[in-house]
Amino acid sequence: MVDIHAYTRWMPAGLDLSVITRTGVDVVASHGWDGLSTRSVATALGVTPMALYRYVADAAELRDAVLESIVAASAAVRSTGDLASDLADWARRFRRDLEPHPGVAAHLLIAWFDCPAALDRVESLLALAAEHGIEGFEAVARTNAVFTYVLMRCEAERVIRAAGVVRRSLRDDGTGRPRRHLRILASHYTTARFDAHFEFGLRALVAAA
Amino acid sequence: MVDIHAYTRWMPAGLDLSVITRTGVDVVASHGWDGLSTRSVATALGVTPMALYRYVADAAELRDAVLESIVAASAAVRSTGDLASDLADWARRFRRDLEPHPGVAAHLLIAWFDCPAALDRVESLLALAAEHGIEGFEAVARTNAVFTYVLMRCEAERVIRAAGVVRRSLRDDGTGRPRRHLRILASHYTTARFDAHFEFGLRALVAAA
DNA sequence: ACCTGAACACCGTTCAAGT
DNA sequence: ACCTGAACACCGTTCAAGT
Repeated sequence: MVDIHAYTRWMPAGLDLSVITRTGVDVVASHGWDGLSTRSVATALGVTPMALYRYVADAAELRDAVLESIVAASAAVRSTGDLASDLADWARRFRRDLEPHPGVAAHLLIAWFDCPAALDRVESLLALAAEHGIEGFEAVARTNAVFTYVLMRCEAERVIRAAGVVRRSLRDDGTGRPRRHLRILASHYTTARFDAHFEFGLRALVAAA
Repeated sequence: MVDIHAYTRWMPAGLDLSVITRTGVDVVASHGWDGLSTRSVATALGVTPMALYRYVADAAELRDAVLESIVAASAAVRSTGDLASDLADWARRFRRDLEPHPGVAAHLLIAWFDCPAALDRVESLLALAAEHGIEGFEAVARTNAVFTYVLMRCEAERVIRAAGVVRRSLRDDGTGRPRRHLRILASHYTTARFDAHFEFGLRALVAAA
């Protein structure tokens, strides 16, 4: 018996949360965090925007899932017994993993406390500090400094890359104010030698911690 | 001689950059940073969105002008000779001044290096550190810790206020992971006792600096 | 010189309908 | 059960037109 309806029966597109999330990650990789939307993901999947609403409650939930996926795939904290080098090692790998996903660092800066995978990394950094007798708010302040350093560098580097020009404002923004102390920072945000400057700041940071 | 044309002559709306910027600041105060747009400002002014384009190049320039205006009106750094108390004093006043403008702290977190008024405050903090013999990247790291602490607290407090609920994720987000080190932080982001927790973290931070 | 209006390409989302 | 389509309220912006 041939089921005649089998030929005419409507076929589902085969969506599910993991497919949607993976597509979202791809969209971020190619169009940046701000390019992530219900419509852009739907287009990439070849479906109507509304098709996604069966798997995610709204655009915010879609973004959360994509963010979680990207951060979960990023570097985990490793412990070798040397605090400074462990922190620096993680920071380098974390930066490298965020780089292919422009804009994610900036978003993480204001949303890390809502991202489980980010909390895992902060927790691991705190555990690392605890191994060396650093506890309480001092540990929070120190690990947070490393964590936000990576995020801010990533975002600053993205902005500079996108603008294609040296940041004018850190040097002289036309206000006439010299800001001589900021010159230290300026060289670290205004040139294309990203890796060297990242290293310089990182070392100063983990040496203090 | 009565100029007959005076009665029929078309009247300009009397726009200029400062009026637009002030209106933009009001819009942010009442609808938050994300509520700021060319259309929302134009509506508040009773003009067409396109009327603004004679005074600002695009939406980004409008946002920059509004941000600059808000930060320029915020607390300036004061020096009394006591580094820890000067840092804490500025942090408290800065937080108080950002609070009426929801979302500005979060945006500042990723855009402070493009905001002259923010750079002025960072420069002043660096100068403060220099007065006490703290120079170079160590000064940058320490003052940045205080600066970003205020911004992150403001944003976290805004999110909690907006959600109207205790942040679930810092405690237990359903992943089953205990994250015992993060419990320290949790109490600082999950209750409504904003002022007390802000003080606790701030003191730990400036004591280290 | 200064502002309007229509139009276009986006965005999220609701609701009714289709298979 | 799963997806589409039309519709609505937003967003930025271009371009031509009005006074």
